[in-house]
Amino acid sequence: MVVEKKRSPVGAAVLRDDITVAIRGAVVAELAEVGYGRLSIEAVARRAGVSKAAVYRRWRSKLDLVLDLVSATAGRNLPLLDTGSLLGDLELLLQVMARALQHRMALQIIPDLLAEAARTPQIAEKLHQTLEDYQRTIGLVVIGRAVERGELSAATDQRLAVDLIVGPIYWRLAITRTPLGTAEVRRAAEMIVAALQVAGAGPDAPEAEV
Amino acid sequence: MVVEKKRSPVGAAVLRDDITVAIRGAVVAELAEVGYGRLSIEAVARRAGVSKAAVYRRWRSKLDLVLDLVSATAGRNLPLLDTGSLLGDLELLLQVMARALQHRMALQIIPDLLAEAARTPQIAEKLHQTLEDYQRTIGLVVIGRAVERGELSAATDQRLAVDLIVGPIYWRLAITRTPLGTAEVRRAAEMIVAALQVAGAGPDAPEAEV
DNA sequence: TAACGACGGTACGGTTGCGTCGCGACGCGT
DNA sequence: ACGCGTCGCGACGCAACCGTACCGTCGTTA
Repeated sequence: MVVEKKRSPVGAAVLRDDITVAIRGAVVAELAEVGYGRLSIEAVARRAGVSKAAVYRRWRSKLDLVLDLVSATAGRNLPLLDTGSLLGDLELLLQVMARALQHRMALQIIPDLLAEAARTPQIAEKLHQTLEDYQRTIGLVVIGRAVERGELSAATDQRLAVDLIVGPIYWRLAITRTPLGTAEVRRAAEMIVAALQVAGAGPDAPEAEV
Repeated sequence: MVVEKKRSPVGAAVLRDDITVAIRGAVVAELAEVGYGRLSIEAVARRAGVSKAAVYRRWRSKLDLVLDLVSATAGRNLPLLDTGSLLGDLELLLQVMARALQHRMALQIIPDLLAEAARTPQIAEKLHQTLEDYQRTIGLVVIGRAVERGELSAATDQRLAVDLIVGPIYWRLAITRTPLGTAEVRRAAEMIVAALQVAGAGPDAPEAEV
């Protein structure tokens, strides 16, 4: 018993998927090429081979466009396989991250949006939430699993731990843009394990801001 | 960088320093507010209370303007005091970095320029060179000193070591923008020391790219 | 005191993007 | 066969910047 009001759902004149897809692709390309700051609807439409009106029919502004894109992309989570040891899990995670961060598009767009987040609250919120999810996943799965195995103290500061894991590889690949070999990833994993093992002290007294 | 021609040094009509300073300040402010992508000479001149012509008399383009600014700012090096131990040096370094990265301007401008570097070779080169100097300094002074003390193996991979030191704090403050307490900095320093100590293995066989 | 050159101000024509509108055409359900 | 809403296309007025040019003014130095 479908009670929907077919009152005025349209017939054959519906937003065409192929055009929507083309626009999304064009946004990604433009974002990589000129950045969010210089992104223009005109250029997006031009690149997608589409009229401006077609874009405005779907999204009200370039902010909407980008937020939507981030939402769609952010959904893809890393499969965190259980290798049986903290070192193994960590090395795998770093390898996956390294692979993702070597992609040209990612390397252009991610830092750009992160920088833009500093002045556009909506972007900041969306990215922050995505990052938070990502980091919590790492914390719970990788660290949590290691705690269950007895490899790490239960008092491990997850936030700090995640910083230690994610920070170096992001810095290396996205900031300094220096190539990273597999052997180096392995050694980095070993070093991080050592770091995590001395973190058992856990958070103590209330802290002063720096 | 204001060029001075000595041959026929002009009379009283010389580029005024106060105006140069005003423009520089305006560039920083604009850079923080709208980013490099949206930076316009018009806005800079407006903000500095100066005519566009005054800007063009000193710099040919906004790229020149920014490159000059980066050169001027990058000169300021961190004073790396010798505290007598790797842990002490590291904690001090992290505290100084944390302080620098908490400044609002830095937090807006640095990620923005780093992102822009991905598409503007001149900016990339200048920043890369600055970063390289900075990292080499950390490597030589902090790590080198610890090696002399016998705290670290001489085979320590300096590049990886620096990634481990700088990455986490940059990630935490500039990317996730989460506050960082002094006690956390201390614990992070301890963790990093542990990581560096297991890095003695040094670089081994030739590596495949990820 | 005369010359020089940067000063602020102002204006120029040209380019780019904005967001909206109307046109005729198209194709698909009713 | 009809009507719907999308399609591409083109045009609109408006705004921001671009880079350059020309003013009359001003302070210094030769």
